[in-house]
Amino acid sequence: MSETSASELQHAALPQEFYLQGTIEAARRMLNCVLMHETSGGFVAGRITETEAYTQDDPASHAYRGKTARNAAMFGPAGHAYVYFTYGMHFCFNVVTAAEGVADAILIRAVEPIEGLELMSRRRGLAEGEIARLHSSADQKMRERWAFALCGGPGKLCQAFGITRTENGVDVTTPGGLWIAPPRPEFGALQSREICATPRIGIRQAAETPWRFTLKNDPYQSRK
DNA sequence: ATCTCGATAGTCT
DNA sequence: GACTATCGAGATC
Repeated sequence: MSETSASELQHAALPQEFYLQGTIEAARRMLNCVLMHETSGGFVAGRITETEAYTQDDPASHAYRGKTARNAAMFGPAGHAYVYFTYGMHFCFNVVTAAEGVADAILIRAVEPIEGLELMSRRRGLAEGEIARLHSSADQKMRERWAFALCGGPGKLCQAFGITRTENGVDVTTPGGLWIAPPRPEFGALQSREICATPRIGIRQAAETPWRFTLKNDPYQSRK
């Protein structure tokens, strides 16, 4: 497991301006940034490996048909969370982009777990024996399987990170609570990788628009 | 490896 | 009443 301490990771957060550079560009540059959540239960962190962009004029966006109680956070300021509940059991985490009143957002679909894997495992409902077995394994393939089970999808990572309705609308540009930090050198092996743009997952409208972003050959994705 | 389907509840037509 | 920015189990190839 990583030897990086929580305090080393907690020094910085992407500023609001990051989320105002343009939704597509921000979605690309959010790859390799670090998502963190500090709660009374503990600290978890993960390197962002898969994002999807949604713009207000995009038929696939929740905001396409205008503002409602559900999507109101998308119309708020950039750098705040938009968390929605779907399929009767899953939460999905987005970061709002563009100026207040413009409802663009970026969905975080997968991360590579970095810190707090035991806490993530408990939140995901893994058995204690399974956690111990995975933790003791030095095998890279086993680590990738574990990562997929914890954070290999938007619903899974929300559960692993303890992100629910409570986080809807919160500011993610300030260290502490829920926030996102710039890429870290210790995870730099992947930072210069080529970015892949592919169709977004699980939508009907605008299904061909290639606004899902991943890093070439990065194994930590929601799908191969 | 790829598929089909059920779970489950909030949201919108 | 239909649909969903999902997940996991079970069937099938």
